[in-house]
Amino acid sequence: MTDQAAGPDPGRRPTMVDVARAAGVSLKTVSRVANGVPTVRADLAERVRDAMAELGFQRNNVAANLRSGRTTATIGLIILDLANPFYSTIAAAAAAVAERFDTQLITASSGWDAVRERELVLDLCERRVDGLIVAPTGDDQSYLGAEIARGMPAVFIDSPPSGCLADTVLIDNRTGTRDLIRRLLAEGHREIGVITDSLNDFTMRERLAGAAEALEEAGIETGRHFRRIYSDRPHDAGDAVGAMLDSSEPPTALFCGNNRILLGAVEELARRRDRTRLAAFDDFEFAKLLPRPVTVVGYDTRTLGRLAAELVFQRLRRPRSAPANYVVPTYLVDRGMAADPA
Amino acid sequence: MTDQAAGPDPGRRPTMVDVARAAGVSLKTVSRVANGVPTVRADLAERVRDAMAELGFQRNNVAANLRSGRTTATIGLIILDLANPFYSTIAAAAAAVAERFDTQLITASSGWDAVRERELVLDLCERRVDGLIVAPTGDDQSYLGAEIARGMPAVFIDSPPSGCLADTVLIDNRTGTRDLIRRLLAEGHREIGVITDSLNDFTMRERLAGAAEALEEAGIETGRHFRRIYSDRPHDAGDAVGAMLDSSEPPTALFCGNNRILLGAVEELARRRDRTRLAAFDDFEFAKLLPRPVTVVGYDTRTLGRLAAELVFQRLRRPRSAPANYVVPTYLVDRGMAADPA
DNA sequence: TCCAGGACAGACAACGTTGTCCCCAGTACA
DNA sequence: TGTACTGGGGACAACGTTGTCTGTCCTGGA
Repeated sequence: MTDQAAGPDPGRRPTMVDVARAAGVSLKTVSRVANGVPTVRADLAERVRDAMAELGFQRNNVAANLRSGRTTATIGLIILDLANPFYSTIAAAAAAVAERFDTQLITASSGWDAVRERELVLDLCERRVDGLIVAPTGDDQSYLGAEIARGMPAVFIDSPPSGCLADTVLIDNRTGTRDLIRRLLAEGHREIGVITDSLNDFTMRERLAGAAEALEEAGIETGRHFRRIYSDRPHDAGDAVGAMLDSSEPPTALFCGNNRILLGAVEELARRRDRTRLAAFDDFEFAKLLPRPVTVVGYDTRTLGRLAAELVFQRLRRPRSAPANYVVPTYLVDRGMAADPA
Repeated sequence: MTDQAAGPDPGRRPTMVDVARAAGVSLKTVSRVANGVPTVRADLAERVRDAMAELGFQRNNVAANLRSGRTTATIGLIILDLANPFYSTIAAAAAAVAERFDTQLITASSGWDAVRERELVLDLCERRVDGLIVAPTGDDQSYLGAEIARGMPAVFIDSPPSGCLADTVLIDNRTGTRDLIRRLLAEGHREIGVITDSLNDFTMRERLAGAAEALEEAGIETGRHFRRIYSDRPHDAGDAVGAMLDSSEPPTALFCGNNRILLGAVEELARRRDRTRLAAFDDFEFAKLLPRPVTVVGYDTRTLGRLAAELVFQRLRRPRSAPANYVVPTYLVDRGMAADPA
């Protein structure tokens, strides 16, 4: 039982027409009050505001937007998996920027499915979002070319697009990995295992390339201890580690291409009580609690999300500027704890 | 330089009127084709589709929605912090349900700010989202009463609302904590430290209440080793742990109210090489890598998000059913590794 | 007293789409 | 041949708001 002041129809939302009728003014005056236009006589404005409160009026922004044109105050963010902290951090940072522009974020996960990625982009375009941030998974983003030509701000993150030109914000995967492998080499390691997952992924290809650069510099045969796994389950990474350690010439150091691989490696090494030197791409909050020392490549994920969102709003202001390509720097950081008292 | 087939105005998006003109049919026929109405002659439909492709037509769903009424195929999710894995997992699970209904999620973080929470809710209502999922932070959600009365599906997660009646999906904080403390008691611990953060938080109050229940059952003075910290920085939790351990009667077991507190406690204990028994609310992926054994209260965050979203769509179908109150069960799980070889 | 000009309210059209209705052609049947 | 029916296309209004323009009232100066 609602005790609302009875409007014309309890289920229906009141419109400006209802407010105008209740306040005894014209529709347009209600619109003026709702938009804070100053040239409304104080007593009328007062009556309108009272009527609004009485009826519980809320402007329909869908309609307002349709009439007044160009902005829905919404930007679309398409990522691979929102449950992954890497992407959720990006989303949070982008949302923080959007908040400054009174804009909301529609976030959708493509789940590594190129068809879905495309569907999501087109859906968001039909919703007339003001801009798009896309972490691409497919190797063809040409479907966005027409949108971009029409002025839709589009920013690609983590991987560059194929088949269209757009702003990008990438992580310096190659340099980060190269520096990390150099560190291992400087420590005297010569047999360095490298574990990646699918090389369909731009970022993983770049990391592998960075590792190869460092190894070649040192005159070490590339690919000697290279293992690729085909899932993102840490357990499979553990198996790969086990196979390497059981080989006739086991590596003395291991580079894990991402933090899920690291997770599997740590577990496997702990199981074996093996002290092989560990290093990995990706820093994460709990890394400092790992039971063994690990050197990781860190980078500021928030910066990535922030830059991407700022690029969207920048392009919204100046649509026809040349594409910008930002690279988020990486750094090395030592994590983990000594496993046993020194 | 675009090589698009020139429309009337390169910047403007083509509308159904443009398509109709290009295809030599009426606007309404274009609408019919766009909506897959079967009673369109095949050759006309073909011409319309060709014209659409030619012009790169994309329906404006904002306008379609305004005319045809009730659904924006969007639901709003208001959480405390998207960067927190707890909430991003919920968001991902809710989005997965939404996907089944061809609906997108607008996700916004209130950042523990009750004013912003309210602003966000009202903003989303003005955007005419089809439903809301809210993790409340303030202690007054009465502003949503009018919306709910008008038929807006609203589901509260993690904490119940105050001042209005709505569906809820909560975690069984109390039972989970009680069972965990019982476990510690069964192990023989009598001096059990309890560390929480702000008790303004419903969940933390419930966890504390669960701990108190278990202690009272065992005839142990409640609050003897209770410490409250006032930030979510793990470092402060570490300080609290240090203070307890340095007291004249240090606890032999510690319960951490959430995983951030646990993080601080683990660091502090590792620093001191202290073997105090650890337990905590919240499981998380890397918990298994903690350098010491920890028993945690786990629960399925995905279930929480899934149930919340399903409730929204359920209520969308049957608006006037009684509020549902779901409780996600908890379970105990042992995590972490032995710190040193046995 | 008259007129110019400013302040402000309201009528009307428009945004891009869909719902409703009507009309026309074609067909079947008496 | 006339009527009833049906399939299908189009004209028009409508969704709820804002942009544009017009009209009215009031004030002040000559």
